[in-house]
Amino acid sequence: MMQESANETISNSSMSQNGMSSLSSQLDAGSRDGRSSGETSSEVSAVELLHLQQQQALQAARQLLLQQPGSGLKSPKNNDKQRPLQVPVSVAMMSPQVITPQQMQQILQQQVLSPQQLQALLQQQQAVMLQQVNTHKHTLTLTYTVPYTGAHNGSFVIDCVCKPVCDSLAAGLSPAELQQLWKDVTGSHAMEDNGLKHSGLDLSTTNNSSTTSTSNPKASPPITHHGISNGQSPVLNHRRESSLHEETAAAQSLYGHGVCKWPGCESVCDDFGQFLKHLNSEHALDDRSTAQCRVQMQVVQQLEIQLSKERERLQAMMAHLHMRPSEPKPSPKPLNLVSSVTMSKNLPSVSPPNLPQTPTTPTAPVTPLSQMSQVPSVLSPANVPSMGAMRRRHTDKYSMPLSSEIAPNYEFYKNADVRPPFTYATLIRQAIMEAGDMQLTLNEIYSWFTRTFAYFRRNAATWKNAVRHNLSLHKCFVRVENVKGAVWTVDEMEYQKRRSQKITGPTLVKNLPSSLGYGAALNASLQAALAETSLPLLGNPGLMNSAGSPTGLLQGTTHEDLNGTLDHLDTNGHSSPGYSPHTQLPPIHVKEEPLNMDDEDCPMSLVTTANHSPELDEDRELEEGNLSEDLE
DNA sequence: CTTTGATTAAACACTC
DNA sequence: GGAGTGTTTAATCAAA
Repeated sequence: MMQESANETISNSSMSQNGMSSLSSQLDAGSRDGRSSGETSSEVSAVELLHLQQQQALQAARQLLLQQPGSGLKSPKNNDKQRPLQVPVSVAMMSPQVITPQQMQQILQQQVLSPQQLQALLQQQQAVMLQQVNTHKHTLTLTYTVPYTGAHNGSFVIDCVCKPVCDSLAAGLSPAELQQLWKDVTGSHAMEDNGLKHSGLDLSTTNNSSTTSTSNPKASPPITHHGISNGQSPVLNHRRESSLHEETAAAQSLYGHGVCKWPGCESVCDDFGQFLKHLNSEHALDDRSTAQCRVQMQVVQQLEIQLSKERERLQAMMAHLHMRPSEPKPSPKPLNLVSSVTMSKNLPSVSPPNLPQTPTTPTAPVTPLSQMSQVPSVLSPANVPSMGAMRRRHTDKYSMPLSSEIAPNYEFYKNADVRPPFTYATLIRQAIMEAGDMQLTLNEIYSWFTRTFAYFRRNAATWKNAVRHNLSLHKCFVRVENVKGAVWTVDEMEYQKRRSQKITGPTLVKNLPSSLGYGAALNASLQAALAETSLPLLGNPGLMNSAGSPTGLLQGTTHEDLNGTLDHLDTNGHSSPGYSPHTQLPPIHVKEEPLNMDDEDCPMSLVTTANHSPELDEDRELEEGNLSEDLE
């Protein structure tokens, strides 16, 4: 009661300007309050671990203050006993260097503030500390040495110490620095082992340690602080309980390349058995290990936080990039498509899931291919300013299975006036492969194009010329005189050769980046999954393209691409036993549409892809069937 | 900056 | 002679 009132007053005063003494006093009062109120209640749920840790840090700060000359403070209750023990360490940590007067004030304020506010303040404080640590390693060492201090209530402050360290790590210490840190920690522990031991670092149950600890044998009811430590300890406890378990499991992750991966260890162990021995002897459950474990926990926590931040950043970046295209250049021309409408249907369902953050709306133009190559399907051709050179690039580059690309989007391409992200050669091959007898007349090829892609229902002169050009240009297309006349077939060997050349390591690698695009990523994973499932089937020649079955098309493509990647194929061109699903990464297709199409389709492509991608071959087949039917 | 590949445009030849 | 088919060359663009 009194404390509370005192706190408020204090806080105010402290804020105003008083020196340390006032601060310290305030802290003191506050500390108690804080602890009793906040801590007591907190049974340290996993969720609150962070909170607790931060609070611990705060505690340390308080202690520091208390220790200060003027801080005779009044911690009426436990001060006497506990203080003595704790001091050394905490002091090091909280030394003036670390905590600035301002921070002190903040701390003071915190006491008055809500838990959230307190946290924020703590974080700030920690940040400062981290900086200090980074700049001055010795500080860290010292910090660590502080392993525990008897808090007012006698709880250990190890956490406080660890946290800063961890934070600093997270803050960006290099691996080497990290190691150094660990060493420091270890070393310090070793040095102070004596002192520490009494306290019993056992994190798992702070109680034990605290109890044991000279510091405050009688820590009464588990104070929040204790709770805090306890909260973290669960892990440790668990450890004890299932030590065997963990040992085995942990052993695996802690052992690699003949070296012990325990933080700061790196001991060489010839075999696993030796490692286990080492683990049990050197990293048994003791103060040091527990402390290290805590540190590691915090490191992980920090990294997770960092990860989430980076994720957010990425999302923001993606969102921004996606939006950008639209802003700068409004799509010049409207597409003419019938399909746009159709596509719109698709969008809704798919887009959301696939493109989480991307604001891309159906209308939103896609990014310029060149830049966004990574953001595959998401983009719509519409934005693409002009030509398709890029598209081919992507296509080939990524060499994704046409099937996987097209198949899922059959409906889309059929209806949308969107240029397919495939080269003419790829499309021609697809057309031929799709044919039951693997051969088509030029006119049939034309028909396939128009039937399969809305885009090729226009500018016939242009694309037909291109088709002819490609047929003649590429060796993989063989003209065969037929009774009816001439038909075109595909020389898989040649085709694969050509592909294999382009498609290689780089391609795969590139694909990865593409995954950055969320939509793409999703797509990729989905397709990958798909590939895995469907590949086996594709691998089976019989299934492959049995005459003209819709599946044939897809499979054919897919497999071709795969082959391309792998290189080895039969003359049949069909499945090479060895292609691995990995090889065929999801295509990222970004397509840019030539001037012609500008309409609204863009988003659609994504959508479609998204929708379908998840689906399986069946879907594709259906779609294919639809395509042919519809178009014809 | 150079090379490579895809696309487009166009010219030309051949056949029906 | 016109249309379709096939070949070839050149220019452009983007990516590597």
